[in-house]
Amino acid sequence: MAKESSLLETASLDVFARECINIFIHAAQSLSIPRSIGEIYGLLFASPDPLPMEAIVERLRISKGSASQGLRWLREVNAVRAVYVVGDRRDHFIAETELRRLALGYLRESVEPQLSRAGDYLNRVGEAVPDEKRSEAARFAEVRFKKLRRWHRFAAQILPIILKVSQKL
Amino acid sequence: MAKESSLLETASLDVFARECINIFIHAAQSLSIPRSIGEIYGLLFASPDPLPMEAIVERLRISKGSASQGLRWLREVNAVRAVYVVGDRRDHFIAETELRRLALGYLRESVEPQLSRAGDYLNRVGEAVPDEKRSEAARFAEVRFKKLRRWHRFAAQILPIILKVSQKL
DNA sequence: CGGTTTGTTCATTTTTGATTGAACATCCTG
DNA sequence: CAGGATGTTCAATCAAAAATGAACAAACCG
Repeated sequence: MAKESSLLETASLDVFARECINIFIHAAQSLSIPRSIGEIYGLLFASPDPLPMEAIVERLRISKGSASQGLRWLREVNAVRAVYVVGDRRDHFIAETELRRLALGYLRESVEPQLSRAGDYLNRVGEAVPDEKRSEAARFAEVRFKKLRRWHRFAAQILPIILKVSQKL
Repeated sequence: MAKESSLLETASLDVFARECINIFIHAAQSLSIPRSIGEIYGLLFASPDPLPMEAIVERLRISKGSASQGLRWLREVNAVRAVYVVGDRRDHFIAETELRRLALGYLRESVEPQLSRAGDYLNRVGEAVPDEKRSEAARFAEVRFKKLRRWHRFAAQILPIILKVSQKL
């Protein structure tokens, strides 16, 4: 059980870490990501060295379950990476801070699936447009459907653009 | 009480309307906007003519309260507009379908405030960076703080760009 | 192996957020 | 201005999502 570096540092969080956590709690809220995930990322962002799950649980006072699930999600979107630490078989985590990677992961995991599902729903709308080209209603539906399709295409195109721009950071 | 145009059309929703509502229910979920707001917008989007609140309540089977609050929000972000209909003193609503306006309203009402609050939190982080330029920890905190500031600036700049691009639609 | 450490899963609880509906304003209109 | 129509507010209810923690699995090590 030779893993606690110091009794002092175990429980407490310095001001800088606290303020970073605060930032990412709010950022998470904006993106409607669970608060606990924001906390975890904030802690790792503020930490100069990799932290094992245990440290996260202790410092943030969250449950093992939350930490485990939160870390899993963060790894899935590439916001967090596990690194090897000599003499310790636990996983240790660090925050990924390259904006492009973060954006990429989030888009891939969270928005792309939705966009693709939207495509399916869009087809259903298309099939619901009445055939009779004469009727006022059918004409209107057709116009609206085309508008939806344009929006969808726009959304699909804007993502790569954002990534491109975020590259510069 | 001469406002119901037909008993038939009062209660039911045609396929096209239903599919549009479906689309916007899911779009709302993506943006973490309440489902009922998506429903309302979807209904109006699918409707060739302006609808009074009563029609929305009936067709979507939602409460007056939801409809009222939903419509208020939609008006605040300029996603919906009230138009005058002769011989009826009720407000009648139509969907705004210009993407630029929609995006503008949403950004102004929902993301801009968050971005500005983030600015405040960011300053707190800045004040939490230790002064001692010698210490490893202080140096690290400084680097991270700068990164946060860059991200914030980036977010603030990307919004106008998106609006610019959405103009083309 | 047997015991220990590490991490995950998932049924339950807690928290948060959305929806309802009844009470309350406001505004027409005869 | 009385009476109905229209719309808003808000306390109470309901539903969805997040957090918990105990039970479980896997990996490691002597």
